[in-house]
Amino acid sequence: MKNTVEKIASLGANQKIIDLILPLLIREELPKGYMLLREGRIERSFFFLEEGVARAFHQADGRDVTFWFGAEGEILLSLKSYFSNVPGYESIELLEKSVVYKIPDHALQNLYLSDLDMANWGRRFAEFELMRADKRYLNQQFKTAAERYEEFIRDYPELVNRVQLGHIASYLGVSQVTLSRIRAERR
Amino acid sequence: MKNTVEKIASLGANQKIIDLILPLLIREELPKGYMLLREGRIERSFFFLEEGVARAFHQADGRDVTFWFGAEGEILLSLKSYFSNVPGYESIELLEKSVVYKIPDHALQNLYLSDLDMANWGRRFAEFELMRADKRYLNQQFKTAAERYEEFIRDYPELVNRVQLGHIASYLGVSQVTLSRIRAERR
DNA sequence: TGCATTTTTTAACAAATGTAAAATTGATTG
DNA sequence: CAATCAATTTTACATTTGTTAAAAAATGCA
Repeated sequence: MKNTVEKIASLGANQKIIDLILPLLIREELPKGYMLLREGRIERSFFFLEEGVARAFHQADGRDVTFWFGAEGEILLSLKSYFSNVPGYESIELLEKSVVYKIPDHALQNLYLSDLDMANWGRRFAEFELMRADKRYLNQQFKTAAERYEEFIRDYPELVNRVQLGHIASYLGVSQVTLSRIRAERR
Repeated sequence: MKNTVEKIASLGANQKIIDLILPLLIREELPKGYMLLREGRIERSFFFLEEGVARAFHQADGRDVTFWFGAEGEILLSLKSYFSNVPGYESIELLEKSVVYKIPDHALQNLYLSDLDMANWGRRFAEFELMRADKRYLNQQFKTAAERYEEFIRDYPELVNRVQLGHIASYLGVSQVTLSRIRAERR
């Protein structure tokens, strides 16, 4: 469970925190295409993606827009569900055969409310994701689709060949046709 | 300081937390156009906007894109600076004569590291902003500019007439000309 | 290996949005 | 109140991107 432990540690955890979290984890091996979380439900679980690739997406009027990718070491959850106990807006799909470590229900929440270091760990997790969400938004506003594609390749080099084009296109906010045109330009 | 206290309380604070935060606050009255935070600097202050309106924006190649608005009761800070101690990417400008309450340096951080309730308060703040950032991003991807404008009017009814059009346009991710066209359609 | 299915690319056209510049409206002040 | 400045709207045109459909390439499986 190397990736999971590294992720926990990267959010500023000491050994004590790792020892608090590890006993909560339940290992699950899941197939490609598995829907880990579904939008519209209250999803109370929290996952570490130990191996595999996942995308978070949202559906409306027939369209399906990916707005988040995670590879090994990422944390997967339904933000609104987990933070506010209301139905979430995102589904999370595993794009490869994956191994996850699950923390069921709100076991973490209980730790947050009783342990200072855990509360600060949870704070840092939310802060990091917030910076990431903000950066993604600014990219969307400032950069052309071609530039965003270049940055995607830089930020997620492993994913370019593991994820199908339509998902990357919707993540970048363009149609698949446009992304194909961008790739053609590069050659 | 009604708006500030309400904001603190809305993030799940009890009276103890309010009593911890209030003594840190320094009141400042600032003129329209004042730059509260500047991108590229390490900005270690944290503000409550008691009265007035502010926008966060980022500049690059001559363009200036607003990506956040705050009215009375909002918290203003440079995310990356505050969370990670590196130069931030956002500037915050006051769009009206404003009153803010400032917490200098990292006084809050110290509380986070020593008080469980404060750490959870900080966690909830980041979590709420994260949900908000995520929603903003999904709006950008899913809705037409006209729909985003309708939603803006619903979410920030007070701001429509207090903020100039160019800022709203850039917040919505369209040119000012396009926003003018959208407004013409509505009549 | 070869067939079927899925994914990606290309083409043609339509629609939406940006840019630049002019016209209009509104606000401020001497 | 007129004059000036700032903000918003409108116009004309160019460019980008989306949509739909077909072709090509890649993948999976019998």
